[in-house]
Amino acid sequence: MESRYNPTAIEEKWQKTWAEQGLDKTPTEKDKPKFYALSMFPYPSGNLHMGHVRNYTITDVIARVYRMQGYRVLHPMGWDAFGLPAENAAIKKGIHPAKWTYSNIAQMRSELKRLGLSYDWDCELATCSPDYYKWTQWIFLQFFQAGLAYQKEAAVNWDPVDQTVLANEQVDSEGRSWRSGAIVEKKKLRQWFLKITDYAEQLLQDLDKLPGWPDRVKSMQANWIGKSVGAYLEFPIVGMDEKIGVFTTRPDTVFGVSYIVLAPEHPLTPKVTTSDNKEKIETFIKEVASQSELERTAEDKPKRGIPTGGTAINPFTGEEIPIWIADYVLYEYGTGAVMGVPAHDVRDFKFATEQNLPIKVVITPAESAEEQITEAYTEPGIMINSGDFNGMNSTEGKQAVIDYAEKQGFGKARIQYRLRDWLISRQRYWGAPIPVIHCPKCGIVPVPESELPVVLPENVEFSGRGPSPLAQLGEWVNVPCPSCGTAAKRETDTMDTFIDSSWYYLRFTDAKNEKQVFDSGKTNDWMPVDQYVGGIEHAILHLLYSRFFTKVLRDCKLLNFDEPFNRLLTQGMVQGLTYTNPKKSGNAKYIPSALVNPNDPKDPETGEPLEISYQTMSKSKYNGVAPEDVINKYGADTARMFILFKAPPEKDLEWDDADVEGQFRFLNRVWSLITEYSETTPAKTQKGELSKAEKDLRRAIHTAIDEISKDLEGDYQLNTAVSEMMKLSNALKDATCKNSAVYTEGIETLILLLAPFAPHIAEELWQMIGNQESVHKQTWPKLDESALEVDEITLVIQINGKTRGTIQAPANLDKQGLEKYARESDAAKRYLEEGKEPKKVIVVPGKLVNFVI
RNA sequence: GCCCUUGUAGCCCAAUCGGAAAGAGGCGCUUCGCUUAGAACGAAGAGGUUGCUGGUUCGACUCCAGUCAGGGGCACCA
Repeated sequence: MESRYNPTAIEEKWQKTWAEQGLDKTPTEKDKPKFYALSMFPYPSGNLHMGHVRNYTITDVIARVYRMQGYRVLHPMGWDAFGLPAENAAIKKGIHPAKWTYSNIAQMRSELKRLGLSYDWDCELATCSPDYYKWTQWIFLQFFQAGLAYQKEAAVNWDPVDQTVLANEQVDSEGRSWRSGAIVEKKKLRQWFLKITDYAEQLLQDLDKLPGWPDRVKSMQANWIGKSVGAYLEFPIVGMDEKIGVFTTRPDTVFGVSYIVLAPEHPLTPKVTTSDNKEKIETFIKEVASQSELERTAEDKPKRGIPTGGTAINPFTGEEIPIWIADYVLYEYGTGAVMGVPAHDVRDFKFATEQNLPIKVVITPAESAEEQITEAYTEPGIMINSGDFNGMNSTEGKQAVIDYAEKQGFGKARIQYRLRDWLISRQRYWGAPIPVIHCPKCGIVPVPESELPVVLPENVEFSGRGPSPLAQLGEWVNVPCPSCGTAAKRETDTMDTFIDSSWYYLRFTDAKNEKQVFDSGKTNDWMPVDQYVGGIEHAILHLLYSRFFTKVLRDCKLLNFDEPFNRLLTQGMVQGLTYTNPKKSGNAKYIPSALVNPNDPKDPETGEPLEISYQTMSKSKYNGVAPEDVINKYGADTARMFILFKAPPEKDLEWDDADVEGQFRFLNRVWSLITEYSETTPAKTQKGELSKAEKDLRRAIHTAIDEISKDLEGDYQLNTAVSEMMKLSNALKDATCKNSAVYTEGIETLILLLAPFAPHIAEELWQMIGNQESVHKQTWPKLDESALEVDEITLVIQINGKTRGTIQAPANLDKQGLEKYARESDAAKRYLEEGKEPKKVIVVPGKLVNFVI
């Protein structure tokens, strides 16, 4: 008998045994309800970090609990294996991206296995493998055939560091690349796009079908989609046949338009410009073009604009109004032109005041009707100076104006989204080639399905300069057109890696299928993912793209559901103790903890005092803790328990060695509790009535079952679940009936409850108390409601809501009985004057009786 | 500016439908036991204006309004 808890030995032993037994294989029989538990798959960067450990441990607990609760569980793992770091490694170190990637995968796979995660490794996939990207390309062709993939020339985000273009979602609000952190540049290039905007409304509406998603994520997506409801109105240009179309959310203010503003890049700009303004306008356009997006949209910047000399007509009033151009009007949004209503729009007011343009009030608050205003009035009100619409409530006026415009043929209702189409082409090597051929005669020709995959050539030079390595490979690029045989060229751009990850969760349901992208029967059976777990950083990116893919593939009749992820848990970051020297700047301010005395933190170089904080673990901050080190010292079970216990899953978690130690101590206490038990011979069956001690212990056992089961429903309060186990463990230790069958029930229950959280020690202890079959094949402990019952309750006696005493009362009394009982208490008698009835009596069964006097 | 989210003991975190005089669990701290001593282990204990103000209620950590502070998203988006 092993007397001391030795995690390394038992973890290795059980991992080996479980693998041999195929314990974690996905069940094939359909007689149980399904449960699909999924973690966001990692990029194989080299080593596992604590963020991964947290993510995968949470999902693993959920998967294991559902197995014990009688579900057939799919719990797969794979690799988001295309991407720039592999290519950068090739440039720097001369290692081929494939070699670098697969060796990282091998390393990380072995680290995952040491954590005791219950994956079915038979479903493993890597997006960089031709077996997988064949189908990525196939899906691209479905999009292409549905008219959802197209090429266009556009001003796109160019990352000067990674030497490739980026999608809008991949640039943050400061204008930086999500990956390289470089400020992106605008470049005009011909690129591939996916028409995500066709699905904008569905992507927005269907957020309501996701009650199991955090509000935060849903609101971020809704913000990103950015729906606004309004009108499209056309203003004829004086002396020309053309019209200027504008989008407005305030058609009710159209009588207050005193000018029109075009974006400088607007194609009508040169046309409306009069000859005497030509030079000034051209200079202005150049100035604006030289500014970065960031400069141009900076807040508190004066609005710059100049008149073109052109004039338009307000079709509602017949008035002639000047046409201007200004830098605050963005060509990419709406129609690239706005109507200026200074009286009722903050920006227009500022612009008109600065440029001395007329301000005409057309909406007024119900009470006062001032025509002189000092700031824009943007609230609803009563329409004035608006012809036939005068006196109308402006909210109703919106529709009335739209109806009128539609009847007259110069406008209509319109919904505008902020969301833009998804730019998916990348000028890099390590991605799935876009499977099309450019033929001088036929144009863009898709690669026939039978020729998929378009395989990445292997003998490639990585210089890091110039065009994509693929574009330099003549023998690969030059091919005959599949349609007419003319000499043609392959597309040399590869796909955004977010395409790879937009459908991997579907492939897991049929990962080895060589004939199809997946068997819809299998996929529709397992999908949607019941619980998805991953980082908040994908709130928009991956999660929005995946929702889009699901809807498109549903419309291709491959899927029969609308949303891919039923419930979403976004786990918090893992933060490490960080020492910073406030006198230093940049990365130099971070001081490695190995060089710091924790009791007196000083800069080892300068002796300056250091600041202590918790920040997300990263190499550059020297605040990381390697999972390997923790496992070597305490074992995977302790690492798992600590991570689950220290904070609720969605909150940030501060890594603290002392708390890790605390979890190790807890597992040690459980260990000694159960080794002691295993050396005794307690009663197997209960004889006769339970004693008070037995009843109390049994209540503790079933309270733990009840609480932990509730903690695992829906919102996964794994931290409190762990604390309930500690309570049960404490109750068992203090129990005075250790040779009773109830004690045996308690020991068994504790091991079963612990099994999903700390799978190795639970298995070891389960076998130690004489079981043969794996603890992970047992069913989840069943709650016996009757065990929670008590004979007597403590009843609180309140007077006017204040506690004035407590009494013991039989548990089975109804409201009237409780009140009667309470009236006879000393506390009540003291306060209730004889013969005087209280105004009101409130009885909360099981809790209190409150007399209001 | 708009939206989401969080404020409870020195620290991390609990607290069911609104129900005791706020406490499950862990860390840390204090005292005691064990020990040559320490660690480990065991036992006991201290610690609070639930960010603030007001409201609803018999009763508010919990609901409402406002406000302050932290975290996050969107933003000259017409």
